[in-house]
Amino acid sequence: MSYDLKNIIIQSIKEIIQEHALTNKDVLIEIENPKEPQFGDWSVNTAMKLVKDCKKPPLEIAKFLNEKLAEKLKQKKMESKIAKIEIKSPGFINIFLSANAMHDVLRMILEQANDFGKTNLKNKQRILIEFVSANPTGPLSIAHARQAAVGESLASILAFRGQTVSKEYYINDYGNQIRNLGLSLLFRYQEKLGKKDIDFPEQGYKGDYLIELAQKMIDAEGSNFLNDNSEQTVKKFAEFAANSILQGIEQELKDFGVEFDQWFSQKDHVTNDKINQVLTELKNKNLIYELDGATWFKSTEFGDDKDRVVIKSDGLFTYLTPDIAYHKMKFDRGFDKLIDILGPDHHGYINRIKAAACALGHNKADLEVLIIQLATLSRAGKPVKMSTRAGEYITLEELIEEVGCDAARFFFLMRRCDSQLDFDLELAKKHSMDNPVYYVQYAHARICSIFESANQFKSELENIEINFDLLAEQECLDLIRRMNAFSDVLELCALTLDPQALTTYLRQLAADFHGFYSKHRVFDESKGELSRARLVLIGCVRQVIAIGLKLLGVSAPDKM
RNA sequence: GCGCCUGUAGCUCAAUUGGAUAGAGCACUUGCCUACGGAGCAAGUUGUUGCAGGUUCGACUCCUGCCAGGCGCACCA
Repeated sequence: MSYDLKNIIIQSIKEIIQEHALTNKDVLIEIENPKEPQFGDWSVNTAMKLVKDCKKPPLEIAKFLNEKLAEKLKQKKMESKIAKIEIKSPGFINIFLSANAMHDVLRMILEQANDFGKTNLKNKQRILIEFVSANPTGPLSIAHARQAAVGESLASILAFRGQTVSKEYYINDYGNQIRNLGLSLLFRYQEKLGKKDIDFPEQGYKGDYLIELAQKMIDAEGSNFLNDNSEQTVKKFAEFAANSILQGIEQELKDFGVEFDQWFSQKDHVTNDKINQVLTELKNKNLIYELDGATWFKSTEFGDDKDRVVIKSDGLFTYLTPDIAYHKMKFDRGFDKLIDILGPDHHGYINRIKAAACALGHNKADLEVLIIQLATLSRAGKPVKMSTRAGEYITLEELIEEVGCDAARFFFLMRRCDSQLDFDLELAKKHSMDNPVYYVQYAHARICSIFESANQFKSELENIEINFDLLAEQECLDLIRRMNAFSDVLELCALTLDPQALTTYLRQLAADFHGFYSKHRVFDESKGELSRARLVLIGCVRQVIAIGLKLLGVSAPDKM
């Protein structure tokens, strides 16, 4: 059993418009889920959109569409799926699904199980989503944690919605900041060995983690480098520090449930050859010029507000230059679409990197840059401040330890990405109803628990035929309607590139379930047929919650 | 000064990307435990959607101008 009634309706309306030449424009046919139940299960606003082209009042158009739609649905043998269609001012066509169609939702969930809500696209896009990509100069911050939560969940959702998705961490292991890291570690090393009259490097990293690493260096190398400040030694220390820190980052992310398909090292892959190639390509397109001893890229030709330096007057590349080469390599590796997830301190960077993508012959939309706004931590009403350089922060590791992985993942996804997020550590730790994570997980656990009780009658129950007609109460219909909207919610997430709508949805679904639960007893040995039907219903709810939580990267526990 | 993001109930936030009467949770008031998990449910109160215009059948949503907050404006990365 599988059909897409919504699509059939959209197609039918398209046909009607074409057959009766209502407009020559390409009108987008939308089917919405009205908030008010009195407006039906689905609502079509096409009549209002056709007012200008038809030069008739919207109500009249709606009536016409409605008549023709009824004929179409009959032709397509779908009339049994519709209970009634109403026309409402100013021109809405409100569709009420029949009980039969509602039951089909449950049948579909039973049949598709873990694949409910999944789509199989014929023309899959190959998407590369790059996120976190924190410099290996220190542990991950809360900002990275949010980027990780969003990136991982978004990748899951896009893959579930039929795209081919690859997750990548770009390791910025080359350049000045890595040298500073080496200098910092060398300082800590010499300091620890008791060397006096040395100054902490100007741009150095102050975190305690380098003091720990210095000890490891002493354990491994003794005091060999006590008086050795050569570039070679700095490099050695830098590599050691970067590798150790990167290992730590990888572990932290793993503990957070975030894993990458590729760890792409700048040092290893974005070679000078690659960078020079891309500069030559830009030069051949006449997009490179010299000024004041530096080499510039004409990014203004593609919407940037000023041109950008790609080779400084000292002969070194700017940060942008290898990044342009990196983005070219991503496209060359066969990806149709790139998604970069960055922190808010990078929004000034979007235009220039997009300009570069355009300059290399790609569409502006082929590179999507998402800015994830900061999450500010608060504990007992007091904000917790963070700064990497000053070395005082709460790391991702500490966050996981304090509130747990599930709460952290869910909280980071509760707000829209472009909105700042207030992360209340106390709330996230609470095991109570005002903690949304527990609220949703509790619904899942509660359903599991009911099945546990019903288990002893399993064989008897399974012999009873499912009578969907018994699921006629308002609370049942609300649940079914909600589950029927699951696919739309995922579509919205994929469209907005933001999992937030899914967190909101799951909270609503959980609320619908808790409401149903307290009003209707699910399992009762004396009412076999009713128990059977209700168990099927809540089984479906459990299924949808499980899929949703999985896409968010949050566990769906059987017991809590 | 320029650019990006934000501004919705006392607080934290929704609102299916332009839909119908702007909704949840917290807080406050009141009920509900001899039934499958009370980590729960039900009911009540809460609004000039920052302000002022504009676009249209319809605006929290889009456009313009203000106001407030955050972030960014390098030959740093």
